[in-house]
Amino acid sequence: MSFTFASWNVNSIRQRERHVLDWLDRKKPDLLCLQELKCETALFPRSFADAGYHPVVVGQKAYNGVAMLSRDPVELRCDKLPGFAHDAARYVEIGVAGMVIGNLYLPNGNSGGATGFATKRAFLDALAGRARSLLDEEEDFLFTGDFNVCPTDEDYAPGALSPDDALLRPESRAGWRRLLWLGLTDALRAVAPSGRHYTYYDYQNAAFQRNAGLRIDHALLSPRLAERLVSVTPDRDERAKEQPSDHVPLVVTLS
DNA sequence: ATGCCTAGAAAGTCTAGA
Repeated sequence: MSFTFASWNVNSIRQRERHVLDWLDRKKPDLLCLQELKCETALFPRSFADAGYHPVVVGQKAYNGVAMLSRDPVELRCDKLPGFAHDAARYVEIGVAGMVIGNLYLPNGNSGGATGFATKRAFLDALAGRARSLLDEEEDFLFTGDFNVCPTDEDYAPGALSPDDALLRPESRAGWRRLLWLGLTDALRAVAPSGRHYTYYDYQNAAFQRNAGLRIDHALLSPRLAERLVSVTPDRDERAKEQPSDHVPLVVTLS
């Protein structure tokens, strides 16, 4: 039996409610992982439950916020990232279909000066710790979401970011590589070792029309799940819609 | 020239996003 999940930073779930409902109706994934809800838990739209999805929502006012929408009932495991002290709705972890799935919204790291960037590094550190714990427990697990890291120079369009952007900084990339070195597989690069496969296009300067994108939304698979990987596709079409999110869904199918 | 969008909070235009 196959399992299809997607990660989608929706940049306000209330602004994007219709887009997400339509997308679910067309794609029918087993699980959709949402980031940047920009709303409190109590204000999360009811329509997704009405459409047959079990919602798990970790919201907050104005910023951040993550949610999971699952076809099957799920077990909530964590509503924050263990080892990450900051009080922000940036992580939710569930158990479903024999897997542990962590849905994350990593701090961007460009705002707040040195403190803001330190928060990004702290999240990456805690995520590596979480990976080690799940490996020790011999869980089949995956992390997916908006990592706010371009892993290599091939993962952003030339000129789309300044060279010292927090998405590119050596510390950000080192945090990403550490997850790979723990044995996790970058799902997109496992099926497409090279080439442009962006998941984000800035609203400004016609970035989408110029294909001036970034690859910052990812799925990292534990070893046994990597063996089940079938396909990974950024759903570019979604960015061409009226009033879209600046991110597109990243769709992953496991056998 | 971190600015040319977009969203939220809130009633000014900030902050944050990336």
